[in-house]
Amino acid sequence: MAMDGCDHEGPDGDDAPLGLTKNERRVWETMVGSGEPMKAYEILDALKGSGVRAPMTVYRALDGLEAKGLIHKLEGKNTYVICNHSRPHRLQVFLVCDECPTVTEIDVKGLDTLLSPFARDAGFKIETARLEVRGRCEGC
Amino acid sequence: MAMDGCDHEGPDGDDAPLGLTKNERRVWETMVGSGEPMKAYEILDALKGSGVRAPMTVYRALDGLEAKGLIHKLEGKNTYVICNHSRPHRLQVFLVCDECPTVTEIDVKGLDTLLSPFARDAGFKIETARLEVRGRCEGC
DNA sequence: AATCTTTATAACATGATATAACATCGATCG
DNA sequence: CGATCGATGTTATATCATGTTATAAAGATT
Repeated sequence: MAMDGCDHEGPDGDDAPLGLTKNERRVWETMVGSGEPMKAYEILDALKGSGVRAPMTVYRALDGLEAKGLIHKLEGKNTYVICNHSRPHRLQVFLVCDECPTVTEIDVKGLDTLLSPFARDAGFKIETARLEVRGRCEGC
Repeated sequence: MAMDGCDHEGPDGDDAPLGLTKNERRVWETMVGSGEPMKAYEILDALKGSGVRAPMTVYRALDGLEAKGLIHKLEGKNTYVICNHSRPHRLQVFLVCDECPTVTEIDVKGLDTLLSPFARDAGFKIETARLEVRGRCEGC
């Protein structure tokens, strides 16, 4: 319950969220416009025309967006994706296609419940979790 | 260091990154495809078509895979074998401490079963999956 | 022993990803 | 005012994976 904020109301509209800094908004809009997971340096390239010149600018914005729960990082591919859920959640599940750039975030009900006892047995206190599933998506 | 049992304790103290690099993945898939122990230069030959040209590339990937507990070297024959690939696909679960470098791999029974229907509903065919749980380990 | 083949590393260069360190700017508040 | 704070800009560098060339080390063969 605490870990499960996956409402799945679909893409919550494309209007930029409030409370973003200038650079966060630029990065967020770039990512939304792309529609696919993006690498930090791809975002940087896309923003070169808007006067963004340094990696730092992008990474800081990505940090901010992630802290606000608006994006997630996919460690497996070093890419960043828009989070299409309506409020921050600590448990994320991604279906990552090996054949194409498609990444789908899904809600796996019961994952928290399944996981908790194993973590407890190991004396581990869960803060967040991210499950990256790799394989082939529907279209591939 | 354990000789030949599949201990599967996560990398301890040595902070090997989780997940596979591109070359590790290529080597891993070659070995899975073969189904038999392979020699380094056999793997190299098999990957010549994918643009792998140098022994170093293979040996580095083998080192990485071994550090992650995914393969073992058979010293007697200078061959490398997949470790613990009994399941059709592999689900790894890591408990990653945010306070210290400790990473523990655990076995979450039922994860596969829980996950499969969700993937099937999305038309997704699972190959591998990796769950990174972040939080505080027992000692922290 | 000398040589050849197979197995494995050393050493260096490049590219991709990410951060450190410090300077600047603008707003807000006492 | 000036002090402080968050955001931004700027430069330099760290880190990780890979590519590339050459060579070391170990066994087998002659």
